[in-house]
Amino acid sequence: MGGTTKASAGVRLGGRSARVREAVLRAALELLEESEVSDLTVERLAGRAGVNKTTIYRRWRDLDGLIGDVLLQLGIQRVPIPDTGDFDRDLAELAESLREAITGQAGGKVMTALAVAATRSERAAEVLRGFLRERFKKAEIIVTRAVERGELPKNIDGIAVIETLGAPFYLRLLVTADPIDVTFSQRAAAAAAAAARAGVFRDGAPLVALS
Amino acid sequence: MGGTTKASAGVRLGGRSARVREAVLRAALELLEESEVSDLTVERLAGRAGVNKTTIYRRWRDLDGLIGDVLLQLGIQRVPIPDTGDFDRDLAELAESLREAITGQAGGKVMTALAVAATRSERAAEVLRGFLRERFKKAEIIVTRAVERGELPKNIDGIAVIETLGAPFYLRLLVTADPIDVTFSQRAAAAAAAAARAGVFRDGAPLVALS
Amino acid sequence: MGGTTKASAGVRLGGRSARVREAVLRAALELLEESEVSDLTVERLAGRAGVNKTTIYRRWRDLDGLIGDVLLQLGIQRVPIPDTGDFDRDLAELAESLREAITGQAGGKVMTALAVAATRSERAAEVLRGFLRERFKKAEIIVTRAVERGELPKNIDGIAVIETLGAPFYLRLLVTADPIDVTFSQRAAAAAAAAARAGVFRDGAPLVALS
Amino acid sequence: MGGTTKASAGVRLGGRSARVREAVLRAALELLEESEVSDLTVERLAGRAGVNKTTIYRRWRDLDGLIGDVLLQLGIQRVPIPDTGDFDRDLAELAESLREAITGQAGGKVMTALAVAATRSERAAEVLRGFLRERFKKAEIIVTRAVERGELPKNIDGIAVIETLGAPFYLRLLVTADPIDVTFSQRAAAAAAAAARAGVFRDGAPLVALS
DNA sequence: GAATAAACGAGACGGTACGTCGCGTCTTTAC
DNA sequence: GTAAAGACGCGACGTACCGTCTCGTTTATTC
Repeated sequence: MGGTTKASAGVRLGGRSARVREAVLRAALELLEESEVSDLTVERLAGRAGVNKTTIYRRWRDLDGLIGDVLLQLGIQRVPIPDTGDFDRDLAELAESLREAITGQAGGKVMTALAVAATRSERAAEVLRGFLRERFKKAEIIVTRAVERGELPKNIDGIAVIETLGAPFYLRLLVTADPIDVTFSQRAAAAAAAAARAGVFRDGAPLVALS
Repeated sequence: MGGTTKASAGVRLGGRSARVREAVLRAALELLEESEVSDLTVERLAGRAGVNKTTIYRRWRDLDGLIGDVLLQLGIQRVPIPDTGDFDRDLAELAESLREAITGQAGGKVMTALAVAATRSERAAEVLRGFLRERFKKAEIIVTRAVERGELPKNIDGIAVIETLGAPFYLRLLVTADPIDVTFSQRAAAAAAAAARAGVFRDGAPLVALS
Repeated sequence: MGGTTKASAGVRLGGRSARVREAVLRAALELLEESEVSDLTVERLAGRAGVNKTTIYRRWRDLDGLIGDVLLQLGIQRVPIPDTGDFDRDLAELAESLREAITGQAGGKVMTALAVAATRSERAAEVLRGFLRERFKKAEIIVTRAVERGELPKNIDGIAVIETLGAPFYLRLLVTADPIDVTFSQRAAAAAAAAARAGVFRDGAPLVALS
Repeated sequence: MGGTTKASAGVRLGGRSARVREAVLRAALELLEESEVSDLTVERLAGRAGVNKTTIYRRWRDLDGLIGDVLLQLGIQRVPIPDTGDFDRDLAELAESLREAITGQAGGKVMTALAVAATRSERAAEVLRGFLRERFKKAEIIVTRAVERGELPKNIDGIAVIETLGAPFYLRLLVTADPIDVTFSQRAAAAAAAAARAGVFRDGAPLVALS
């Protein structure tokens, strides 16, 4: 492995820890881009990051925690909540950026990796759920604003709208593997919008009476 | 091993092999019901089924294949495609039976296990996708009939309707872990219905123009 | 590494387990002969034996157990208890074979390795002690016979005689690292003999009164 | 390495350094007294001494060196070479103080720890051997005096006498784990004395002729 | 009903990865 | 500027699970 002996000049730029952290996260992204989700092992990761296995365990108790971090880091850079003044358009743009996030090589893989990890580790599950919850919460404002503009009925469950919009993406990502293209993305947005307009997500919406 | 159950007198249809196969599949279901998805290991499974590890590998090549079989077996018993004469009601009942399938202890776990397996094994992925595809295809007739009855516009993508209905279930199962209760299930059905009625799934439905 | 694919012809000589066991024990001896005691690691050992690390752990719970086995195997081949009819000569020959056992490359190293292991593992300690106890016990007969011949006083603690003879070897092996040559070995034998003759090891031998 | 041996009253040599040194050595003794030899790790030691790990490495390069120092410090306080005017009694008292040193909780453990360390580190081995050599050398005078008094034949190898006396202690400490009590200790002394009197350790003592 | 082929039981093995421990070095921070 | 704090590289540990292999034993089918 030969240590970090690079230090091309006398650079020595402070914060080894930060450097290591960064290197590992970047390596994780690279590995996910290049290979299968199941190929993301701690050992390979360490090798790729030029870091020792133990270091990874010291910093992130386990792989699950690390993947969570990768996701969070990815998430930070991509939270454009549209505000175009038009509900349909807002949803359409939201769907589009979700599509891009999931479609961009790493994006979907990270999500998948975390979903798999959540299967084994409660911590990973918590990170995953927290991430989604926050994302949905943030997007909820799109609905709120539409309500304020009178585009939607009041007492509407904004989170449910966003969930309806997002769900098809995750189905294709995690189960179906069908392509997630713009047409698909826009249809998901349109469906959520139509349902919202139809009042499906109102708090006391009447349901079909089952037997 | 399990009782001899060798069935009525002269039948003789495949003796031991069938018995073993059944024992293993049942054991898999039991294990999934009782414990975490990640606890379903070949060794535990063999122990539970009272069968040797090698036997499992002989029959199913690998664990992924086995899980696929478990799913298929589960699926066989539960494909009630409603035909009530009413589109909304059909979707509502479909959603309800999907809810039951996913909510019943084993159901969701099998799905999850297979989704995880699909991550590692192309074979598992193929089984998973094939299963969903078939299920969706079968349910498509609900839409077809609604179109014939004039409840829905023509040229509608039936599969997409079903996909929209089902997606939220998988989101909650695989990612969010939010409860999948009747209210949720009915809302998913209503949303799909509303979107279908609004013409979102027509073949040439106009999309919002993105920048 | 590549497995035991040797099987030069269709030989297929039964007993893989036995073969593996033998390969590992031999490899352990080789490693001890060639390198330092502290270089005997499970990983290196596995590599040398052409066996997988896991296999070693499966067979011998830990390295300590294995070293014990190595010792026992060595011990089996070297238990010549002399019976020359002469006490001094018996001890002299015993000392000589002890010298050879300890001096032969592997011999001393195995002993040392086990002594070190005994520090960490009660099991190793037990093996080590049991080995010595048995060895001493076996040699005790030399004293018994000498007593019967009238060469030594009665009521003598035979084990103590052997212990006195052996002790200097272990001191040099484990602590002092001084050479263990024939002169040394013979002096140890002579000392034990002299002390025995002087009645030091009689059951009720008078001791010097301290303070 | 070499102890600071500050000694005479007002010297005041080194303030904090000396304190740290002392704290670490004391902590090492405490740890050895309380727990197993293999539990003496640098980290635990640092924690116990209230000192940083790095500090230990700065002062002692490695753990082996430190253990050596602990031994030396222990040794300093316990070197009473008896001079009673009687050979047997001198040996008896020597044996007794050796017994006490080895039996006192820390004593044997330190010795054992160093013996283990000597296995890995040539430095530790050197310290260990040096320690023993010096101790034996110091005790040699007992023999010298006995020769001068005419109690023993001339040309006798004093060191060998002491070695013979000490060896059984180390055998029991490092290998056998049999109890080291006063009876045992006195027998060791008596054996060495008897052998010495018998002329076993004379320079040209005749040996039994081996085939 | 005996012979033969297929499936199974038992269990060791190679292999990959895991997560941990301890040593000794090196950086960063704080005094 | 020096020492404490602590992250890191490194090597090894012992474990879990995967899927393979061999050999001997049942079981089912075939003659």
